[in-house]
Amino acid sequence: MVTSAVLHGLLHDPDPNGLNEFLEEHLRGPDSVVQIAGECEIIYHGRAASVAEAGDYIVLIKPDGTLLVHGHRGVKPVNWQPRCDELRPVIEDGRCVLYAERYSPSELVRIDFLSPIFAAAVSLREATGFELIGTEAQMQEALARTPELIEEGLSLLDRELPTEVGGIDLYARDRSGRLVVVELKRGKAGQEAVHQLQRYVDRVRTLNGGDKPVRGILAAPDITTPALQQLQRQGLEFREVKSLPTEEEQEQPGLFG
Amino acid sequence: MVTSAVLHGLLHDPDPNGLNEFLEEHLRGPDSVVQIAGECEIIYHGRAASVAEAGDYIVLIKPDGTLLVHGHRGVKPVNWQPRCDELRPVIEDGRCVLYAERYSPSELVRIDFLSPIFAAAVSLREATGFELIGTEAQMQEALARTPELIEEGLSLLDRELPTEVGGIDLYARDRSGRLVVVELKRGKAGQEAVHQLQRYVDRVRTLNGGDKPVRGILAAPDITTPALQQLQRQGLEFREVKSLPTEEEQEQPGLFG
DNA sequence: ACATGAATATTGGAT
DNA sequence: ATCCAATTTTCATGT
Repeated sequence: MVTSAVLHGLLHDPDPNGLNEFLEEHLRGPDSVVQIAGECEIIYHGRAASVAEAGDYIVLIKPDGTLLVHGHRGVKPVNWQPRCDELRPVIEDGRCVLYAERYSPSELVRIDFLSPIFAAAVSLREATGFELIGTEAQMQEALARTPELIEEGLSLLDRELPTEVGGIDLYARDRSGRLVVVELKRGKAGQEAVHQLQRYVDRVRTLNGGDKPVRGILAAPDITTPALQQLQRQGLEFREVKSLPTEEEQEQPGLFG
Repeated sequence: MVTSAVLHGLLHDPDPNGLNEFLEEHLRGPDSVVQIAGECEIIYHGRAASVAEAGDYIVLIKPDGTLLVHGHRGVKPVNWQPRCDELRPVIEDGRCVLYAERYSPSELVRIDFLSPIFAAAVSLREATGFELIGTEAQMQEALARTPELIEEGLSLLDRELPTEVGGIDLYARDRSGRLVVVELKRGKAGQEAVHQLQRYVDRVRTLNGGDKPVRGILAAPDITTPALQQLQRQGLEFREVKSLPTEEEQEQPGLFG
């Protein structure tokens, strides 16, 4: 079997010039991810500004120009730069310093490698075949196929119906002929979801002259207590929806064969 | 000078047993960040579910149990697990497999190391001294100190005033005695900001009997075109606010010395 | 533990 | 390019 990823270079306790040359060689390689670990100082200036004083970090630079600086804890990097336009390693005051610049929006990250202990360059082939299951889009598909999961007798009028205040997830008519606006959340719904639903309901009422009844239903697996209270105060409804059938489970047999 | 970070271990083209032992030794070390690069298959099951088919990834595991799987592009990891409770490296079918489990919410990531090319363990001391400048909280402080930056004659009544529909960033009275609700955004304001403001204004009008005039001001460095149009349709105002004075610049001299 | 809201949010999709 | 809404959002904060 062919080995996929390849280790292109590895430096141990590099000196500033060695690290500088290493970066010059491997940054922006077509598939090379570069990592540097050690003590750094990081400054960011752009949409906001930040300074991370000297500390130990792991720096990752991807072939698309993404820069990540990770500390010892947490999912979020301490500093980062999405797809930067320029990566300039230079020697300053006898140390290797990396400038990562982005033009729009204008952002700059400066990493001062105070004492790097190790650097590596690995080529990673582009990975394929990622699939995420359980998104709101899939939930919407399932409920659009089977609106009775929300309420018996519900008939779908539209999906992602655009209004001036945003897109209505599901737009339907109930058994009594009343218009129904459905807002979906794949996780626990909070106040924001209630506000979003209220916005859509108001808009639909206005569009229909304001005299016809319009129902608003928030469909989610769960809802926070304050959100439910507010929902009820505003005359809106909550519908618990969980464990929806996947497309495969609903699919007619023989569709593709 | 004392070197800070330390390289605790490094494996090159490890075999399954070697990688397994390496992980057993270094995972959950008090400060050790472990990295593995190579071809993997990743399965996630928890809040959602996902499958990343065989591909080249870099896996990072931090001492707090954070797991990150990075592909060749993008800031966001392909898969991750925030602070997991259990990290179990095992041998399955002659390969090293890592299970990363979290109890609440119940989540599991399974990484099958198909062909690892390199593994490293680095101890990173906890970093200190990170400061972020230009947050909405700081913007709010600056405007609370100097409401005239929004409008001459504006006097502050409250900050973060809680209502049933959320907290009002700044609550004030204008020169003519009218109540003013101010909503802040540190970035470009969109429709959501307009709706948020409208909700607060409606709420304040209701609380005051509905007969008194209540102004609504959206203060942000920028606003999207549709948001501005809707703002104006609803009789609300936009106030461009950028480059606020920092606390230091406003501070009385001698406060601390 | 739960709820809320900001974030250098990022990302993908639509217009 | 701009705008909008979802996200396994993460994260800090307040209750």
